[in-house]
Amino acid sequence: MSEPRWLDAGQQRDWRAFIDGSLRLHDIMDRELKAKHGLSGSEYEILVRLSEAPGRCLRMAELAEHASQSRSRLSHTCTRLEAKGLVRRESCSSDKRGVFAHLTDEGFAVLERAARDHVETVRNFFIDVIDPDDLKAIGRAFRAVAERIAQSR
Amino acid sequence: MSEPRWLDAGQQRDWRAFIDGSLRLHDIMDRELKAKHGLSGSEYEILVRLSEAPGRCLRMAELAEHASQSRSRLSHTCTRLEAKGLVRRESCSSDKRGVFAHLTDEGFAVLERAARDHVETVRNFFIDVIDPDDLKAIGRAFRAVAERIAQSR
DNA sequence: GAACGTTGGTTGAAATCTAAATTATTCCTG
DNA sequence: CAGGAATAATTTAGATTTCAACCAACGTTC
Repeated sequence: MSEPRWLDAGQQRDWRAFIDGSLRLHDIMDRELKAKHGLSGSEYEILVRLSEAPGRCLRMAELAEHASQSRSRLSHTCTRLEAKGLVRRESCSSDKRGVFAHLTDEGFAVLERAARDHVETVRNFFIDVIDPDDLKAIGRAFRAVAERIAQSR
Repeated sequence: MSEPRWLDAGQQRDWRAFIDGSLRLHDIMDRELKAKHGLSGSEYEILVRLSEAPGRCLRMAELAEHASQSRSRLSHTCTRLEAKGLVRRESCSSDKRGVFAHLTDEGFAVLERAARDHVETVRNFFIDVIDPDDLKAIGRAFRAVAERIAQSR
């Protein structure tokens, strides 16, 4: 096997900064969400996606795709969310295999409160410490990454 | 409570792109590492940090810090790595509470192989799809984020 | 309309992660 | 130097995640 194309010092440094910084950022936000609103990161993500969907309702498979979760994981998490009364599942009449996940009113209310704190944290640890042009660069970059990943399947 | 300072459309878009892209990127790399080398992301991280330490050996607490993991998690993961023969633990003679984690020769060999594939994946899904200036911006941004998080404790 | 392969979703067990309690040692202060 | 606070690491118990197996419904083909 040929010698791999190692990263140069600068690339290495920036790549590491991203890995480390994003890990810690994720970490701190999940902790905050859990402490103040009793929601895990993935639960929050699910509520957000549902809240944005028409009728606040999505098929499980679509929801899994939007929230970047495996179907299995989504099933488990939805079971929990349903137990908390934040989500309700309902089987689809046209395709009897299908299931719709609905955001309940209580779910929406919880999400609304959580989102207020969340945006504050996002600003505090991310938006406000980053140069606006650098933020745009981040957006560009990760859209490219997501696209590359999508096309790889 | 006053109205939160919501993100504007552009910030929202870029923030989302980051969250989504980085999640999927992490995901794909962990999967790759697991499939080809039987290592989880956090195991790999530990091996990397050890390999870079003088004598390929670190105190558990330092290792936890370098690898951004809780001590508890590190303990568990090290137990597993030790069972696989990739790491060896040895108690410290000067401070008997302390424990050194050593990277074994086999651990180093496994890491070497894994790193070759890993760098290829990093290029493929990250470095090569990003404009070099945007990569620098990412480095700057996440160094700032990490610093902000560090100073918040 | 029976057989086949596919899709949508759930389930259960094993692996992993988190948080709190535990153990052992060292540091500090009077 | 006794005693309490702090530190290093592990352990335990509980929650979450993953992985593979599963079931049911759909669509196609012959």
